[in-house]
Amino acid sequence: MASKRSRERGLAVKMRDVAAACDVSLGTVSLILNGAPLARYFSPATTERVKKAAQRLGYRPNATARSLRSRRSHAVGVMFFDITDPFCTPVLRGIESALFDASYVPIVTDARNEPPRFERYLEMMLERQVEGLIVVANWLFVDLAILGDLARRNVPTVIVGWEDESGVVSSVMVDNEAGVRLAMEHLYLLGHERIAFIRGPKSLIDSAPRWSGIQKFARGAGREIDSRLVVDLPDHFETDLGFDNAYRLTKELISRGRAFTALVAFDDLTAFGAIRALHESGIKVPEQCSVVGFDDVAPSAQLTPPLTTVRQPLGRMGNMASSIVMDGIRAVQEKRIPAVVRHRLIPDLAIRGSTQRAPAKKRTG
Amino acid sequence: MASKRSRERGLAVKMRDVAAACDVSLGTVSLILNGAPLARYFSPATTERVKKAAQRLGYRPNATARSLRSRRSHAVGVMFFDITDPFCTPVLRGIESALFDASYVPIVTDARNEPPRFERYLEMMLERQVEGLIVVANWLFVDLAILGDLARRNVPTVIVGWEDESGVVSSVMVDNEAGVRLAMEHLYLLGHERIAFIRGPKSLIDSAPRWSGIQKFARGAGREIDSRLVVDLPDHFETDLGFDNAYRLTKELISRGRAFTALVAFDDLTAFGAIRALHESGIKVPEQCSVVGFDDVAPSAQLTPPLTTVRQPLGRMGNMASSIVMDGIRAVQEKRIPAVVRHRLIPDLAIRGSTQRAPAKKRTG
DNA sequence: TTGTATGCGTTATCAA
DNA sequence: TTGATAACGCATACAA
Repeated sequence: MASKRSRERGLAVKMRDVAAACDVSLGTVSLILNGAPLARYFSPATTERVKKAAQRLGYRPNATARSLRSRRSHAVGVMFFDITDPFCTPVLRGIESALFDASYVPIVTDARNEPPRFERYLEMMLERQVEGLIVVANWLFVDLAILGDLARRNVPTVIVGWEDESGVVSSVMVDNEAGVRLAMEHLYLLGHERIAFIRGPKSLIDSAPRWSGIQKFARGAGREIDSRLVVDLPDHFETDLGFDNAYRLTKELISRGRAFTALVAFDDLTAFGAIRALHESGIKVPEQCSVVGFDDVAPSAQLTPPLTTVRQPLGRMGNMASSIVMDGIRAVQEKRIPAVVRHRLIPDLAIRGSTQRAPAKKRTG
Repeated sequence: MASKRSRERGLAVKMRDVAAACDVSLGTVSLILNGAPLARYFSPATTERVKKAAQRLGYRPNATARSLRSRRSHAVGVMFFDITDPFCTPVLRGIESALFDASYVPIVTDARNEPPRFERYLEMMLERQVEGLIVVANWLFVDLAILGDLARRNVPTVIVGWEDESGVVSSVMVDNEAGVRLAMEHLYLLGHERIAFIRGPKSLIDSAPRWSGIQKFARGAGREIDSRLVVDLPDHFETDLGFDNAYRLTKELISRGRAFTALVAFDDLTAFGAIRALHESGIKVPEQCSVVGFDDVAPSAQLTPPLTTVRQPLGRMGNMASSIVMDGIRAVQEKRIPAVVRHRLIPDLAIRGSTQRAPAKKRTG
């Protein structure tokens, strides 16, 4: 059989082959196989014949040729600033989910917090004619203006985890203030008064809003924040270091001798490091010190004790990002201007074993 | 400026435009911008002029057109059976690393352990003319024959985490037997005699080899495995359930009242569940019971106590997979038959806080 | 109801 | 040294 022979030789069968096999023209095959509107004028006989032949010959459309001709790549770029962050996987799944439904494919890249890599990848994606772009940003290492540029050049772009103040590119992010409010409220209700804080590094996007949210809420509740119970994660660009630094800082916090019955960590990884330090210093979690994190990454629930943490709807965020991009693509297609939408999702609190009622007042440090 | 106008309209500048701007022909531009061998015959003046113009106009090659013409997509498909598995991220990074160096781009897909999704994605990748394919397989949910088919059709394919017995598709995997040997040796040296085991689910690829490795090593060391200390994870297709089931099974193990001083978990997630159960039952890890895992996923080091576990060189595995595929692509390009290579990497043991010397003999359960 | 012809943006083979 | 020109595989406007 001809089909088999050509397949074995690695020569893909194309429309021309199908056309030849059915003794119809190339255009006919194209219309029929694509279910084009005009295809309904063909006789059922031809339609059948063509479809059968395509099947029999193992015809598979060449997406490259199709893209060139139709000017649609059916691909969207997905750029992670740092895919090592456990935050990313659920987001990716959310993205993939929506893209799959639309028969789009993600081109996934990982900038590793390196600006040159970011730029190179951006370039590669544009060369590949991605129809849209999703950037999962956690670090502040790059100037967003570049993306604005992009969004204006008919490549609908959305940022996950970072809100563009200039308002030219769409974004999906968690409401950090609402998140920390939940955490603080929870601790206050449990009777915690002396609360320690590990703040995020300045170069991480969420650091500032989370801290200001904490301050705002404390002020509103008429509570004081003891600055001697506040430590800062240093700037760095490696996910793993969050753990080590949190560990070190917590030790330092403890050594200050200032009592605290609860600790609010910048994120889950930080919380893990803090728990290790507390444990080593003989301070039991949660009996002597409650700990709360932020993110609810996968391992948080699997820790012993499981971590109470602010849960980001990561999958939904990814999904939304895809939807926004797909809407944008549709807009571009119809020669409309893609809308800039900014979603801020409200997180909830996963209350688990790492927090409990504050112990009777006494020193903990 | 013409360039600016066309960019704002979203009309990409192409070689033709550059050629027109320099008053040279299309071919000239192509040769020069691609640094083709023949380009060295052009006068330095022309060369400069063309390059400058391309720069000035913001020319960006259209990868789609290039692919169609050159029959090279510069893309490789990366299919995960279940990207939720923390095992995947480091592998992906390893893959990405090697691809980036070769200016290749990964098309990432997640089959979610669903055969139809797997097949659909496979189809999409082939339509997109991926030059190679990397499958990161942990579950046994699909027939590998499909991939063999592929490998023979000039799409170099490599499987990470699964060895194809029929020997038609390349693979990279960890030496499971060597891994469990390290774990067992470690425990024996620490004086553990009564060891409990949580075996992996049958549908997970690594389950069988790990268990047979344990048996082999125990036999070789003249030790007995107490079948009353062995439990099996049920089959399921969700990563999270590993934790819950391990938790439940460990409780059951404890309730059997049969003493053990160490527990070998199928993998890290399983170990997390076991630790939770032990802890809740008042059995201290590692004082009363040592626990060892397998994989060394990111959170393992951040647990308290940190998990002793067999470390898979995940990044290197991903990297290797990419290299194999790239070699294969080169082979296809040169009309050679891509070699089938099978790598089995030796893991090492990350000895951390979850294991220690066996306590003096007494009941633990 | 079906066929023909042109072009998508490149690369590559000819001539000149 | 450079310029025409023909593919690559497909979609589509226009003919027939």
